[in-house]
Amino acid sequence: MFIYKKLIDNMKIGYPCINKSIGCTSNSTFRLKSYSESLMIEKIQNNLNCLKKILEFNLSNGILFFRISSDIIPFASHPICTFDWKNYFSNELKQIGEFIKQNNMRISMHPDQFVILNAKNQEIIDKSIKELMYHCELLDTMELDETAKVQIHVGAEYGDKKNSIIRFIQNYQMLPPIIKKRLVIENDDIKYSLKDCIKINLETGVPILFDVFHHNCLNNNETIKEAIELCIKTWVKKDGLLMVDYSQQSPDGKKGKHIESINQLDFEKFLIETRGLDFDIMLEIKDKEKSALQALKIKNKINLYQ
DNA sequence: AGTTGTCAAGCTAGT
DNA sequence: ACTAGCTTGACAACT
Repeated sequence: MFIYKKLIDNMKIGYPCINKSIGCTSNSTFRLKSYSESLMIEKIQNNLNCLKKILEFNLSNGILFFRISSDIIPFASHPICTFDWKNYFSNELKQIGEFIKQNNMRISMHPDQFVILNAKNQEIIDKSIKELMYHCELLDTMELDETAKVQIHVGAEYGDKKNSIIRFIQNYQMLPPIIKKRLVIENDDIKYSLKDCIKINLETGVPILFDVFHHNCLNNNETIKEAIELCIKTWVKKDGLLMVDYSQQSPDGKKGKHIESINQLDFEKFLIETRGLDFDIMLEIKDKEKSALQALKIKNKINLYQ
């Protein structure tokens, strides 16, 4: 019993990108047409100020896991951006990183669907690598260790999963170390299941971030517990704990649509089912920190009564 | 001030 | 061949 308590207490719970209660956004951007260096500076400054506020809010509420928005540096990987944001904001980024480390917080990032490492078109691969470089350089400039991860999906299928997986593996192997040390892949809900991700892991060693909701949509009959056990094996010590994305089906939406607010009973069941396994949870639920706070309460309740 | 069309990027399924 | 949806907010142009 003591061991269970210790393990579940290690668990960090968080939410992605947006805080709905403090009245600022850390993903303010602009139209490409209105690009200028001064606008760039203004937006980044605004985004970093807000990120600090969000992290402070999180800390005072016990939320120790957060996904930083890819928009925090707008157009960072676009050819139009020649602005040296790393250098210009290095002190500020370092400071935020220091705050994160001092308070034992965890960070992830999630570039969007345009990052296709297994694309057939070399230009798309090149752009994808640029985008990954931006994410990794941001985390490096913040001086965060390798437990801060950048998660992507395996990518496209082009009606030929076997060769698309082979292309992923080949392209992964050519990535620079700065990306490799942070990149993790996530099982998706339509194409690449956990089983597919494991195939890739065996060839590359890339850790697998487990998405509970996606697994419920697409799986090979592994239970959630079995699946998490499999994923944990793909993370080594320097990677930190397994990251798990958690969401639930929206009752009024199409299959795959995320729920508006957490179903507390289902979440409690999930925690009990996986009790004893060590991981951090990112709640991909639309009301953001509100559900994260509820999840935290449920976690604490389970700790109390076990 | 409020409303609404549109936004860097790609793939996929559906028309 | 073409477009909406992904997932969604928020910019920016228009009333």
